[in-house]
Amino acid sequence: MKKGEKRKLELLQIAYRMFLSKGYGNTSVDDIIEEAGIAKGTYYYYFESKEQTLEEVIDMMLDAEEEKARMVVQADIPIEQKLVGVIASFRPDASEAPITEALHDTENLIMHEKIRNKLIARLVPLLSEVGEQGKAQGLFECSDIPERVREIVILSNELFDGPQYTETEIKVFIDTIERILYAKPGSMGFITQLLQG
Amino acid sequence: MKKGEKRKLELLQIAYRMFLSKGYGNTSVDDIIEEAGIAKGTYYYYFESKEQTLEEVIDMMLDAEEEKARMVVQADIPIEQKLVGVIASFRPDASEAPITEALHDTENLIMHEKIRNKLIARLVPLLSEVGEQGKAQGLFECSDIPERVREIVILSNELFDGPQYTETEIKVFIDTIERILYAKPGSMGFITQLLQG
DNA sequence: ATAATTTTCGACCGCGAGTCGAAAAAGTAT
DNA sequence: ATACTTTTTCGACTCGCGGTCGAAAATTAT
Repeated sequence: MKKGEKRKLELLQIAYRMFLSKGYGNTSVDDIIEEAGIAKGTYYYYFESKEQTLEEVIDMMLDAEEEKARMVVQADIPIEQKLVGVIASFRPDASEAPITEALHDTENLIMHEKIRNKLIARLVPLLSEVGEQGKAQGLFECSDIPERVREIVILSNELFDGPQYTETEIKVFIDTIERILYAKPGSMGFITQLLQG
Repeated sequence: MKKGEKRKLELLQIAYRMFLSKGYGNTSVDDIIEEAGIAKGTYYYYFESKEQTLEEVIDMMLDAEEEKARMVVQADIPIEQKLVGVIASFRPDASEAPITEALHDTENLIMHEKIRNKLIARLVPLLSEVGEQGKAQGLFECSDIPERVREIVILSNELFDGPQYTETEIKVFIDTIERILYAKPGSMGFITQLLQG
């Protein structure tokens, strides 16, 4: 009851590392079990399939990301900064740099897409709350906050996927956020620094 | 020099059909060659790999889509309708219904993503032209048309991916288009009918 | 100690992508 | 027609990989 969970966690961490460094498609179950020093059967005692492992690995990393996001939401900062802060907290930072690189390999489209879908599913409710707060404070003069937030999340995710985005893209994106949420023009201007720094 | 091209086209069409009906991941090269009645070696005489086949299949279907889109752009209709018409022309219609279903299978994430990327790459330049025209006519009072159009394309693609979208989503999306492009409120209202009918 | 349960093992299976050397077909030159 | 070149076809074969299975070892319960 205890040993088992530890083993599984160990496997998840190994898989996590390998998926990120070598890519999902380039990591074989044999690779994982060799690294872990266990037999094939043991692996499949803990996981239904390789894909399910990926699923759990992603959930794991998103747990960590969501933690960060929640901190931002609860922080004592202006609503606009929360909104942006949460989005930014899901940007790949230095420690996760390999993610971005590996993610653009063809072999990793699956991983990429899975992360994206799960991320949106988690982020939207969280940000909707923030959006509602902003609306209550009169910052965003519109209805249908969840739908609008969803659009913003989708865009942020897609636009800043790779490391190649121009200043114009950033500028327009900020404008778009303001426009979608009917916020005061310029109220999101500070994003620029966040995305560049 | 002639026979070869015909063969390749035949293979592409078979692959196209099978990828759509059974999904990319569930279609083996053996399936394709059996259907075509040829040997493995012959297949690999025409294609480097299965993935390259997919690539070419997608290009093929997007050629057809782009054709339709160009018609819309050149048509004698209001700019706003062109914008929306092009986006709508890339929606899966009845004849391509299997696409949508197959696309949401896990096995097809690769196909899905590849289509999406290529589609965006093709659609954005086309629509940017339309956008610039609209700007010239004073319909859209903003700069950076290409970036804005790109956001719209990304959103349309993501939002109406599956067959499950609510009226609110449509309503908000229309509003978003107008807001992103600084168009007159309500000028895109006719989209509603397009997406529902 | 014994039985029941959990965990581990690794040989084995089958599928599917891609290779290769050689044969057949088609085309060209003499 | 013939010989030579090029294009196209063939299918047996390899190899890697995901996943299975029955049985052994380790743990826990009674």
